[in-house]
Amino acid sequence: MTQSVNETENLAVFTIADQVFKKLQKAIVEGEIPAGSKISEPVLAKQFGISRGPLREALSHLEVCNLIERKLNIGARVISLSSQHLIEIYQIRESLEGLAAGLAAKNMTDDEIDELEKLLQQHEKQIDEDQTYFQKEGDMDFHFRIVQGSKNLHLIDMFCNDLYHLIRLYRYQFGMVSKRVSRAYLEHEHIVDALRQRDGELAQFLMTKHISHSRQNVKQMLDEDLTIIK
Amino acid sequence: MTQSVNETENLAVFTIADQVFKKLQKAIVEGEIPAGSKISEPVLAKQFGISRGPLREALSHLEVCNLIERKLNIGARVISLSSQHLIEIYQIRESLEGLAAGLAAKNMTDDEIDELEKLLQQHEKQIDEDQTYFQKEGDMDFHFRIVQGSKNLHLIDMFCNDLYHLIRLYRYQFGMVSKRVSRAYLEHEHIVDALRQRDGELAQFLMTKHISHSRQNVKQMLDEDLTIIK
DNA sequence: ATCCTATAAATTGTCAACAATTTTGAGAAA
DNA sequence: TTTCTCAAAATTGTTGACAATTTATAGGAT
Repeated sequence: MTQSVNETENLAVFTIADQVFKKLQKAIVEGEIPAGSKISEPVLAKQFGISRGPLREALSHLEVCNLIERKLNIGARVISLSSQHLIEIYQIRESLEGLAAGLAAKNMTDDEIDELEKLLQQHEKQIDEDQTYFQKEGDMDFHFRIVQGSKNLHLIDMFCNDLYHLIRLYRYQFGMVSKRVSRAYLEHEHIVDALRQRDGELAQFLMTKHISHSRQNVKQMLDEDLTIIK
Repeated sequence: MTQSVNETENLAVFTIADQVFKKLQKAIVEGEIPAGSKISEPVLAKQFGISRGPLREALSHLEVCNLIERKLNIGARVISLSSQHLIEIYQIRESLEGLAAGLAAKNMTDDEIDELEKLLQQHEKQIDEDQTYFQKEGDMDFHFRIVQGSKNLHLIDMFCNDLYHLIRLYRYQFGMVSKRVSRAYLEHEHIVDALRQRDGELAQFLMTKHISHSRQNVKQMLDEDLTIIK
């Protein structure tokens, strides 16, 4: 989908630090580098075939994005998301994505809403075929598009650089498969309806509620897991 | 107010990159390095008496915080906040600080609320003496404390690392002196009352409204300025 | 005089080596 | 055996130099 302009000439359009940042971000989010594990600069530098300079810039960026924690003279570790932290993120999502939905009702184009509806129809099919798809990427696609639809660049930036990856990280880490797939799907439909009607207040309310339900669901599952351990 | 543990031994507790980041952050926010101006790595490195390695880490951090913009092989410039961007930030504040106030009603200690009230009383005095104080730092102090009172660490992090400094930057850049000092003060009082009553919904509502008023005020002033120019 | 070109200077991106701190591990004392 | 000490190894923080790209400048063509 993303067009690559120069395919023959491998003209560098990104700094090494940027490229490595993205690779590490993906590796951490998808659990390839396990949570809590130590990050060794010499090892990684050798692995990527680069020097430690750009690598450290990438690590610095990852730190700001809350994907790793660094201590002076000791080094970096991949974060391990606590259930407390997860709840905090969901609270923020309720607020921020509620705002996004409200703005999207005003600012999304009709075409964008059409696209969103198509996405939902795809999800509907995939739910029948494979119950797990919804959680994995489809759900986030939906939320992603609405945030983009808000047209609030700073909001989009906050979501894309921080929250989005943390949520994905959590999903990979906890490997959850929610039982509320069909209900969530319905909620998504209602949100799109509100967008169609250009009813910002309703869209905001529904989105906030929707994420609140997710949060309660997550909390319940976390609590169950904890009681099992005990 | 902040206690320095080791005063005799100047033990390094921060990396050079961190120290320089903070200095540059302050310099940019307070307009010492003007908006839109180019940032020269050799010049800054010489100025701080450091090499370009840590400096680049600091710049990388500033970029993530939206205080500078970097282009590959070209360099970094201090951002110049557009009125559009400012409105976007205010929208986010309404949402996020509303959430913060709601949480603070539950999570702030009685002592913290007392402190907040003392702060307000100080402001009341200073409004009489010096009408401008309120805008400068006092107002942000108030908002800062409520965000802290939410006890949502991720929310606090988002506010402190990003929004807080952008708001301060705007105030320095636009050098605004609002006419709604006394009204804002009243609104602050009402918010504290809601916190006292532990009424989260009310606190959230009042805070959202409060910032919405600020936004409208800001928008109006920006529009006036623009028409003058035209 | 204006515009283009080519060379020089300066700036950014990257690297490899050095300094400082932490971690490891072997040997001695209890 | 356990614990402590101290030197060796490894890791992080920092630096100065090199490579690649951009910007500035001087000279010539129109």
